[in-house]
Parts: sequence; C-alpha cells; structure tokens
Amino acid sequence: MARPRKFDETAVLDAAVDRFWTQGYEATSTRELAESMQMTLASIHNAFGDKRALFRRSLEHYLDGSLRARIARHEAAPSPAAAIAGFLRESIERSLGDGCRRGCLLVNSALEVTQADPDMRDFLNAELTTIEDFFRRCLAKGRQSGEIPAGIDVDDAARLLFSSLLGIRVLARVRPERSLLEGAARGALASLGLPPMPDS
Amino acid sequence: MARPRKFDETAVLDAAVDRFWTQGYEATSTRELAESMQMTLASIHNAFGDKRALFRRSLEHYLDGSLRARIARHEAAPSPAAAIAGFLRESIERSLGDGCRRGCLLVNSALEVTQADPDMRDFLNAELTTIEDFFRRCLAKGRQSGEIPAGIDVDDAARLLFSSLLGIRVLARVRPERSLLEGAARGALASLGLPPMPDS
DNA sequence: CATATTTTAGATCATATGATCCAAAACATA
DNA sequence: TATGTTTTGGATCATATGATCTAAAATATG
Repeated sequence: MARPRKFDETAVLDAAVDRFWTQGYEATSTRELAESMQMTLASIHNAFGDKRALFRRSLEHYLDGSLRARIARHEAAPSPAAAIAGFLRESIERSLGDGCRRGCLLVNSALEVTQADPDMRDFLNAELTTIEDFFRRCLAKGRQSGEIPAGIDVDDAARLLFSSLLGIRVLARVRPERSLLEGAARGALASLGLPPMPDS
Repeated sequence: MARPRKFDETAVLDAAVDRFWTQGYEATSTRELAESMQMTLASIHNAFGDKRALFRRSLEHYLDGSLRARIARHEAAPSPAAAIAGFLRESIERSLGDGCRRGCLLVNSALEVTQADPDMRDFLNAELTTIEDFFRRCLAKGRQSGEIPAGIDVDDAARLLFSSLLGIRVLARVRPERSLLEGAARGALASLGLPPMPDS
C-alpha cells in the first residue's frame, strides 16, 4: 500500500549536494533546491525534513561518494608513501578538474559553521579527523617499514599533511592553479623524505 | 557647512567586522549590522553604500588592523627563520586566544565567495598572495644567508607554508586545539630544517 | 542670524524565505 | 474492486531581508 516515490534518491541528493557545494548553505534557498532537485517543497519536506536536515543528509551523501571512498581506496596502496602521495594527487586532480571551483564541501562547510551549531561542528570535526588519522596511520606504517626517516615526528607530520591538504582545498576554490596546489603537495612530500606524487 | 557625523568610523567598522567574522557574509543581516554598529540603516547606507560595499570596506578595515601589520612586523625580524616562526606563532596564538573561534576573516571569506563574484575573488586572492609572497621572500633570504638548506626548493616550501597556514586557520574555526595547530607548524618548520617557534 | 549641506531617525516598499496546509493522485494489499 | 497509506502539486502564511524614501536635526559658512 501507499503511493510510491517518483524521485530517485541518489539523483535528488546529487542535485542538493551540487547547490550546497557551489553556493554554501546560507546562500542556497529552499526554492532553488526544489528546482534543482525537481521536487516540490512539500515532497522535500516529507522525504528529508527541513533545510538543515537536508543539508546534513547531503553532506553524508557527498562524503559517502568522495572522501570515505578515497581514503579506503588509497589505504590499500602497495606502500604508505604511495598511499599518501596518491591521496594528495587525487585531491588535487579533483580540485583542478572542477570548472566550478567548488573546492571540498566538507572544508567549505567547516568554515561556514558557527559556534551556535555545536552538533554540526562535531559532525564535521569527526569527519575531518578521519583525514588526519589516515595520514597518521600511513606515516606510522611507513616508519615501521623504513620509508619514513627516523628523525621525523609522525604526529606532527600527520598534522602538517592534514593542514596542508585543508589549505589546498581552500585554494582549490579561490585560486585553483596547478603550480600552486602541486607545489604545496611537493613541498610536503619532499619534507618527509618521500618520493614525489605520481603523474596525473 | 553640513551636519557632522555622530559615529566613530573605526568603532562601527570594528562592529561590522565582528559580525561578518563570526557569522559570515550571507548569515549576517543588515538589521543585525545596524544594531551592532549602533547606526540606522539609512546612516549605514549613506556612509558605506549597500551591504556588499560595507563588507568590502570591513574586509579592508580588518586587513589593515591584522594581516598587513603582522607581515610588516615580522618581516623586520632579525632573521628570515625568526620571521617565519614568529608569524606562525602569532597566527596560532590569535587563533587560540579567540574564544569565539572566528578563525581568519580573509580565509573564511575566501571560502564563502562564489564563482559569480570574480571581483571579490580577485581582491581576496591578491591579499592571500601577500602571505605566500612573504614566505617566499623570507625563504629566499634564508637561502642566501645559509639558514635554508640547499636541498629545499624555495618556491615549493613557500607554497607548503602558505597552504599549511590556511589549513591552520580553517582548524582555528572548527577544531582549535593547541596540540593540533602547533603540531602542524612544528612539522612545517622542522621539514625546512628551521628551529622551532618561540614559546608563546 | 539665515542658509546651504549633510546626517540621522523612523517608516515603508517589494520581494525572498522557510515552513506548512490541504486536497488530489497513485498504488499495494485485502 | 474497495481500502488505506503515502506522495505529490499548488497555494499560502508569517516573517525576514535588502533597499529606499521623507522629513527632521545639526552645524559650518556667509
């Protein structure tokens, strides 16, 4: 029983993600979302709740399709150094390949969130921390295998890679120049005694 | 002739900066600005123009009082290494000392700007580039003085410091932990063979 | 003191926005 | 086929928002 849904959940969430990604949460109106998702406001409200709930859902959808998969994929690389370099390479190529300069929805959202919304901040933080943890796991493995020189502090190196990646994602939105993004990544890898990124 | 202004331009711009800094451009309404600035909408419009013009003016005011002065101050340090370390130290202390977790207005704005506003993007880019250029000048001087090892590429090192600083400012808003911010900076300095930051 | 000029205060306009309501539509199940 | 349940479309509500208008207020200058 019950009328079946006409919309494809993946497709409408893709559309919502695109709007939030391009314009940010505040600058995206519910009517604009409805048009992009090709749904009425009532259908959106019925399926996802209010704007804030839709945003949260869109973030999850985005992360499932990008960051989480990317970490899992590169974690399986033959060596820790290759995992780190491959992750950076893919992040840069995604940044440069996006003609809309949208950067990273997770990073964009982390800067838009205010102190008045601790739930959202905690959620974003937990997700961001998976990046830092990924770098730390790779570096720890590299230390054991001898790829990472003994003089390098693994925790600080992970923090450096993490902060530099965030910076690259900021620049992806405002100044997406290959020489700049690749230079930052090259500098980070070289500083850890690691071989350069693979070619794109 | 003409009625004199009742407001203090510095004070009202400070108030406007605080609102934009805390909440972002889109999430700040003109009425809220009027209340914070203790001016009427008409007075604001008369003195600064529309919301966008006020934002631009507020950005200038913010930059005059923070970034530009900070670069000039640290550029005068006794050594290039001290200039870089001192700049990072001050950026981190400002981040951690702000109970409101506002991060950096310039970085926040860089992520909020959309492709539809190329003028604002160009302005933000020009200002961001002064940071990159500061690092590059310091590193080039350090190379000449021998503080920077010959094996390090000055351009890439500048890009790394730049991107890492942006990342630190992102984290200042969403996850302002001393161990994290200082760890990233320590990692960056260590990677360049530079001595650690001065104590706070 | 009179005048010209700018600022200020409050009201207001047209629109945008988030959210919701209601009735019609659609379909699985009995 | 009849029933019950969910979705859908369109309208609408209350409020928020950016911007502007008008008239009163204030003061330097002649």
